[in-house]
Amino acid sequence: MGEAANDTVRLLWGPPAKPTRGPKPALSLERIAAAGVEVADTEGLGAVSMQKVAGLLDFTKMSLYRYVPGKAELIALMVESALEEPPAPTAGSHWREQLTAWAHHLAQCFGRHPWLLDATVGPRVPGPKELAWLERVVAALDGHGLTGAERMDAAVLLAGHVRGIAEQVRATRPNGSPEAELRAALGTVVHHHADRYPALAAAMAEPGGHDQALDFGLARILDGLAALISRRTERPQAR
Amino acid sequence: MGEAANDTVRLLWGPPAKPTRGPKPALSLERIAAAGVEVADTEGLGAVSMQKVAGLLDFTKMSLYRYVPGKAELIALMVESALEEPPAPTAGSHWREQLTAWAHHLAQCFGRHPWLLDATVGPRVPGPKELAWLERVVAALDGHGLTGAERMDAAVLLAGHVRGIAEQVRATRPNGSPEAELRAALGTVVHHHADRYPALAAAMAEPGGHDQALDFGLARILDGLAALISRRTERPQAR
DNA sequence: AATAACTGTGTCTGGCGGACACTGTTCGCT
DNA sequence: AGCGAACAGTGTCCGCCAGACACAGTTATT
Repeated sequence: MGEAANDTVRLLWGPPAKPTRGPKPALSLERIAAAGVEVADTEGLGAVSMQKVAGLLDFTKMSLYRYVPGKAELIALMVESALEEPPAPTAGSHWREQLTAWAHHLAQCFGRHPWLLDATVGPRVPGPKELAWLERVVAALDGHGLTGAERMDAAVLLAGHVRGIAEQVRATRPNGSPEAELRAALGTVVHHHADRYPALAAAMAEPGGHDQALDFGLARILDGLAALISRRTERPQAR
Repeated sequence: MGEAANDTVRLLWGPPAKPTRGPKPALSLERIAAAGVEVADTEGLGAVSMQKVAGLLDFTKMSLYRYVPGKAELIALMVESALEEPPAPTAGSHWREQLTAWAHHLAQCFGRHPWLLDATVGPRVPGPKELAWLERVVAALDGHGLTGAERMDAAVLLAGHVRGIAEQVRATRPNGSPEAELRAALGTVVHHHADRYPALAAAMAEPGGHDQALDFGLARILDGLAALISRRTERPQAR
């Protein structure tokens, strides 16, 4: 497994290609990753298998192993392929606007590729794009009196929030699909056990959809960050 | 799959047992779930298979299917088995203390069973204990001028943060294991591409470990919630 | 032209989730 | 008391999966 990390690093960060002797490769990492993304988009990450991806490209499963050391690396490539570039910082905009745009774009990305939620659990090597997203948050918070660790922590905080919301959205998404049953089942269960979950039952009984969960949490986080920043900039060395 | 949701609801919420005719069952859902938890704790969620769990109990894999409709339901049971009861609210304590304790306990839980992070992705039916955790947050925020949807959103926000931190902790945990390589690889990669990720490189170059990521994010979130609450209680109807 | 490196394929193994038929056990009913 | 239904555990089977390996065809270097 220690070698696998190096393989992944080489795939994600290494040179794009190397001219060699034998016959020219008929495939490319990009095409393979795109095929994997297509499978995952339509049938979910669980449906991504070597043979299915290979079949989509009219190749045998084993040919993929000439390009990719294993399935984990294939999924890492898929993540990098599906991730968009983080939004460029609008010149001179406030950090708050930058982070708001960042969060919305990331949420959109998760919405387009729900399987990203499954693919980005567990220890893994981040790719260039994934790191670029992180970079944007840290950069937006530069020069406001936060330490490096604090800037990183803020990034993790924001990313975690967007992730959590994306998962909630996915679990309750389409109205005609089985996921709707889960939501209905949850409602009836809570209502049926209202004695054990009084606060929950009360909260769910109130009208008003929670379509603003992303913005609600985002506003709280940014308020909290603003409070810290203003504390730091008022008394710069009062740590 | 629509039936699977009902099966899971029945397993998690239904009556504990029902006396029937045939021979007495030699197993129980509790024992099966505990065996599954043991496998997942020691070898990870990926190592949980029907035969492995059955083997741990000295049974055949097929006997498990007499108790559990499928693997998904087994994992749902494992989650409910591994989750501890949420901390009881200390009488008269501030909501902020309650939520702080809640977050720390949940983080501890994730630390004890890292596979919970893998097992709780994707749409699923929450069990009684999982719902109890949610209930605690909503209850702690009761009576402070927040709407029901806002209380739920706050719960999702907190849970997402703890989750995100738990994932980061797991990815960087033991120093002698392959995960440490990932962290080292990340460091060298960022350092090697410092031109593309200047803010990241600068932040990582600063001293100071980020062992307080949980508390940092928690403090920001609670500050943000406090600001909202004070706004609401000052002018109760100023929505 | 010869050789070495490389690509794509076919075959094989071990493990997985799960369907199904089967034997043996135990309880409720007559 | 005994019969039959319902149930527990097992063995066998299928399809799918990731991946190891040997092999044939192709191409650039020598």
